[in-house]
Amino acid sequence: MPRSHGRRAALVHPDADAIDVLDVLHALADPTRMTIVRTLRADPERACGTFPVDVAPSTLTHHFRVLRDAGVIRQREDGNRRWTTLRLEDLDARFPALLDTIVTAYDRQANSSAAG
Amino acid sequence: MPRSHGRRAALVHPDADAIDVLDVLHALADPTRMTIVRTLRADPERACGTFPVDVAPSTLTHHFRVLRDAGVIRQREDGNRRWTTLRLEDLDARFPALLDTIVTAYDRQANSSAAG
DNA sequence: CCCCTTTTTCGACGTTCGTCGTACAACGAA
DNA sequence: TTCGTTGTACGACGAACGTCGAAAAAGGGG
Repeated sequence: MPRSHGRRAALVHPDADAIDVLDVLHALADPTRMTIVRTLRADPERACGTFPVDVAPSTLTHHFRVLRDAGVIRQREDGNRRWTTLRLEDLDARFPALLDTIVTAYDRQANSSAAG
Repeated sequence: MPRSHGRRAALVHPDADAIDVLDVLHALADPTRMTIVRTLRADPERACGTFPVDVAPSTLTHHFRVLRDAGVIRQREDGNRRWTTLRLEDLDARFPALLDTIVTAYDRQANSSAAG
């Protein structure tokens, strides 16, 4: 019995109501995943291979799964590519200002480091 | 040569300017440590043994060290006890609204779970 | 001094994490 | 169909994590 469609197992995303803040914090507590999220805040939608991170493709897949399972990103398939977006509205509805505050904090830290 | 004073190795706290937001997120991404932080928001200062967590004393020591190393709490010695406080001002100066937003998100989640 | 309380240190255990290379599956184009 | 591109699945590896029990350190009180 073949899968109905989709690349492999269907992409699973938690319901907005089921997003766990501890999972979100854990997902964001990694520099590669933080870079993914910050990139997504600038560009609304990107294909997997276009993120400015320096890890192996299989590692990137792993990070996308962590973010997806935590409810931070949504991925949709389109032919050969997989497009990724931030679940900003879902996140904001459940945890107002959370993502914004965290990413802003990270940006602030990056700027203060750069400024010496 | 005995230690000058203090229980054992002196308590080390990172400078406010050196607090890393990724370390803070990691420190907060654990239910026991989140409970510690939430307890500290209600009570300004508490002794180690008085937190409503259900882990062994040595595990609690471990969690305090993670929070201390991340710059989330400050601990001071007083005779036989070790008093713990939140580094709210330092945290807020470096990452405005971060701790408050995260803890509020956690409270919100706890309430929504309780309400079913 | 001895004992009790508070908290730490150390070593151990199983689990999870971040990383990778290899193999492979799905799609588009030639 | 064959090839190249895109991205995944799987298995492996070392490191870090959360947990604990046993032992011990430091202080207070008798």
